[in-house]
Amino acid sequence: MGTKITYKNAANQDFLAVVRALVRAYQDFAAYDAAGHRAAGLTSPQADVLFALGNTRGLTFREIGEKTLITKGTLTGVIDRLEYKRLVQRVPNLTDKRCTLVRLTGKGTQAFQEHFPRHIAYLKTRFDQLSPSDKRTAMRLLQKIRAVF
Amino acid sequence: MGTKITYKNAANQDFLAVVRALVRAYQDFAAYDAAGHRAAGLTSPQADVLFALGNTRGLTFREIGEKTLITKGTLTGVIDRLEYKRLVQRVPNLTDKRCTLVRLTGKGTQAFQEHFPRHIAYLKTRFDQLSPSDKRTAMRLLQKIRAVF
DNA sequence: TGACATTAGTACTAATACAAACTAAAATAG
DNA sequence: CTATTTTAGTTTGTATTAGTACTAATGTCA
Repeated sequence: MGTKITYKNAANQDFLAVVRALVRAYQDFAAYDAAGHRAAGLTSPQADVLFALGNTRGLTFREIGEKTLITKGTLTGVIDRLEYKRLVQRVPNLTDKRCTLVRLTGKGTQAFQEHFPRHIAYLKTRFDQLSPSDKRTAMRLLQKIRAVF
Repeated sequence: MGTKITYKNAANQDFLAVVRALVRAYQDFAAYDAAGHRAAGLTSPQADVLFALGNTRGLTFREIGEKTLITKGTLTGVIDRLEYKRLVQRVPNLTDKRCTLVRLTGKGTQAFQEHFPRHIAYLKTRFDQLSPSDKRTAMRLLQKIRAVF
């Protein structure tokens, strides 16, 4: 312990196993998640936005960004493409002309009502393979990991 | 239990808390990781490749892809930019002309020997805030999550 | 040996991702 | 009230990402 980290021994740090496990778990999940969305003709960020807007009367870019963790610069393009597909609509906000409200169109609402429960069920088949105890423990540890950053 | 998933109740599935915890833990880690690399003038994929090549006599694209989880199409561009920075070098492989060996240049070796241990130490300060038991448990649960995909 | 499949890397496209610069609108300090 | 700051969203530039098509080289099998 306390050995200086050099370029020759750095790879032996044991915490790197946790890093690898985190990265691989996330990537495998993300790939499975994206495949489910793609079957519905959506990218993951597009589906995230669709799901964020579902069951609301519209959200601002800032609110969507907070929910989906998409930065505002990227969000402009994602909303553009969803608008092009006529799934969402930009609505000018009269009380504060700085912000724009984004809301689902009729077609977007239908897409949400169909795809959202189907996708959740699609994810559930996998997570149900974990015991309730595993899920609780995983959540607790992931929150601990997040807390150190 | 066994209640049908609808667009109104889908968001209440308890496993979604695990999903959110996984995504946020990964994203916060990735942001911290990228900030460390950026301070060295590298992007995360570029640093991953540099670290994969360190302490080797060169690897093929396929081997780098397996280590870094970067798909071959993306890898071409990453190697292009590392080669432009004169950190790596493409070396023709005479035994099998299909594959190209990629190896660190002198400058790349120096960058690796400086940046790699520094970055590992940079990550270690955070992961050391977790107890050994937490790290073991986290790794075990992350592997379980990965196994269901 | 010759048709056929496989493998390795590149080229191309569409969509993110993120930072920085920019514009318009609103809030605030003095 | 006005100069300054802050906020919201867009634009721009560089890099990544996945997927597909493509070419060259290798392997396989009859």
